[in-house]
Amino acid sequence: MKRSKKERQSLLTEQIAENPFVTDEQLAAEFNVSVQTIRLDRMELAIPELRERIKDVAAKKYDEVKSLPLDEVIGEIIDIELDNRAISIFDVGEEHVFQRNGIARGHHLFAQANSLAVAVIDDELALTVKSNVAFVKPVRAGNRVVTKAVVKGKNPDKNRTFIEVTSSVENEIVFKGEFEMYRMKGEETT
Amino acid sequence: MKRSKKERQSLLTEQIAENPFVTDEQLAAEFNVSVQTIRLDRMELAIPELRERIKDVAAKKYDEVKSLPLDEVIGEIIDIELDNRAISIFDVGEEHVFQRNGIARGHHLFAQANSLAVAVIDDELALTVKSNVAFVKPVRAGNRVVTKAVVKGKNPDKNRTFIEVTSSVENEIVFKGEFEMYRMKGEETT
DNA sequence: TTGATATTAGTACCAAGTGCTAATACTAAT
DNA sequence: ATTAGTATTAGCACTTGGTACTAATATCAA
Repeated sequence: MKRSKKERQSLLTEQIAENPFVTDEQLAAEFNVSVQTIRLDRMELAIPELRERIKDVAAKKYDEVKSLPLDEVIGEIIDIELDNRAISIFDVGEEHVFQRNGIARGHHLFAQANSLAVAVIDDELALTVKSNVAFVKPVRAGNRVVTKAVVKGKNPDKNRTFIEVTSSVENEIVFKGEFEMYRMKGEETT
Repeated sequence: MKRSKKERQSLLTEQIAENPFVTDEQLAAEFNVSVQTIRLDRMELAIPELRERIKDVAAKKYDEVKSLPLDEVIGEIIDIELDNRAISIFDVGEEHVFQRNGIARGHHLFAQANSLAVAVIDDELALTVKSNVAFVKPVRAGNRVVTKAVVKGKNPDKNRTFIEVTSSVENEIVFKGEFEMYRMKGEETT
């Protein structure tokens, strides 16, 4: 017998958030109250019924699927001058860091840099041939990484472009890299 | 009036796969048949009812959330000898390639290599300091990338480990890289 | 003891079905 | 044309997990 209502309602909110698949009946049993009480609680807390909750979860998943292609570019490009330079930002979230110490996994920074190197060329399509990168300082969840890519040189004979990329968090450099890109015009240059 | 049944059933399967949120009634209207017919079709095709479908989608999303930490490692590690060598495989899917030409984005290969380099050390935690990589041959959707990481040397004073990584598809090298890793024992080595 | 708030109970109703039976309709073959 | 066999439609009872609403109790505090 919990200190009624307030406590129960906050527990209830938690529980449902944690597991939206629970029915009123199950909740009633768990809190030792009637189903009606649970319903009243849900009303007051504006928590939708089971089916609506499930539908919401499913719909979200569906939106994700639809927007998955967005994942093709890591980071949001905020400025670009084709064949010259480009800037993107990337907000590091909990999902990008090691659980153990909160430091961002290197490949996310690499992905942002690589995506930007590809984007700045965009000659139909560019592929990374080589790259040389340094992870200068650890990046953490919550950090906003600003990445700049600058075209440094070209070798038109071999269809190569050299790009320098630097990423920083609050004006401190966290990542540096050089990318050698191959630019292809026609399709299928296996 | 479609060439009944077979055609309708295959269309129906498609439709539901594409949009699981559709009710029997809507389908009946669309195919100009009765709701019962749709039900019979679903029976025959073993397609569950709307609510079950939605629940499945939601449950999948939920499983994903729970297993998201798995995403922390790109590729599946199939063999590992700590501090010595490790092998992982990674199946390239449509979601990893450029839509335009079907070639895998470099950062996915890098991610696999980087993850493996981290895993082979696993001294509480390893961070990538520098890396030098080459994308030797394009990789395509459907390819299975086998990646090997080998510890090449150490510099215990500076807590460094050098790792060589090679990835291949059907015994052809597609990616090579050298990784310089920093190994940390204690927490918080800001 | 009175009032207010909280809880429980009970009824009618809904959506989107399942499960079942029975009646038609359509088609193909003899 | 008749008959068999499949396909389609109709109708009814029942199920889950609810909503909406009314009415009866409990509980607690002043």
